[in-house]
Amino acid sequence: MMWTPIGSDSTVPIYEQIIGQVVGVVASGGLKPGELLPSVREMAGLLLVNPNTVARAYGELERSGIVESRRGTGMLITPDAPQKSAEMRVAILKDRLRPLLRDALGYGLTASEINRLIELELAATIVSKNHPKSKPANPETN
Amino acid sequence: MMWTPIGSDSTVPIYEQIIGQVVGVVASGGLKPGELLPSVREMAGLLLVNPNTVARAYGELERSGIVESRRGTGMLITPDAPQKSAEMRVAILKDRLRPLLRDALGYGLTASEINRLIELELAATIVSKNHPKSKPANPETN
DNA sequence: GTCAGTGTACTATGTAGGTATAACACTAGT
DNA sequence: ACTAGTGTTATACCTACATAGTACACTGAC
Repeated sequence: MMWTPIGSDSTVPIYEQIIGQVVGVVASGGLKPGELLPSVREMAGLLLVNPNTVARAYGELERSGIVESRRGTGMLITPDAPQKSAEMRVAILKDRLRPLLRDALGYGLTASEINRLIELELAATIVSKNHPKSKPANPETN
Repeated sequence: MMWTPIGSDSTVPIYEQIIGQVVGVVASGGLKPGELLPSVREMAGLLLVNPNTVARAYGELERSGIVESRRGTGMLITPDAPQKSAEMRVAILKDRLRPLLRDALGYGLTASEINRLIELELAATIVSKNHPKSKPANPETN
């Protein structure tokens, strides 16, 4: 329930999506310092992804100081992981947001139009999260 | 001035970025029906990109009915290109927005936090567009 | 007719991301 | 000691994307 399978509607590399999920869970208190991340193979099963891809994500999380590798035991959440994760979480979003907003402006849309579009889509995303059965007014995007 | 070179800070394929630029220019009236798109080779020079990549983008634009191929002449903007482009423009943005917003919610952020973050980043993007020389408060994102 | 400039097509090469599979080094529990 | 479960590393293979270079078919202007 804590981890959501990797979808295919994102151009973001899978290993980066995994990093994002871990950072998100840690930042929001779902995992606390001293606890262990799901093992590489277990996480691969949960996310329906190859273990190598998970290993790569874990490796980068270690280089970021979010997690510490314990051979034979698992990946340990570091003491300052919550703080670093909270920072990283907004950094990741900003990095993904920047090209999108630049393009949106390049399309000739005004800032208020862009904001309105985003708020609508955000609302739609929230309701579709609460009612996974029926998709909200989005008949055709093609 | 109408076309901006392809940057490298986007995970979106170059040919899709080109499609986006054309759609944006047409939707905002920068090019009208009956006019010609820059030639494959010329556009490649403007965007600092390989002609093959431009050709692929043009091909998909033709399949979308935005443009019509005239062998030996160029790519002609179709009569209903403005309408189709306007629709496509928001469809593209929505498709890129959806996974981002879903992830943002998954990170444990509230809708208002997300909206605030986006408005800040949007404002920053606008000023950096008007003052390309000095970058706004964004010393390090890594 | 010629020629420059169109779109189009093909082959080859390189890189990044992902999968599949296997092996290795280590730790904890029994 | 044994064993199961850790992280780690390595190889091979595949696909999408992008580049480089070349060639072909067509159009318009001269």
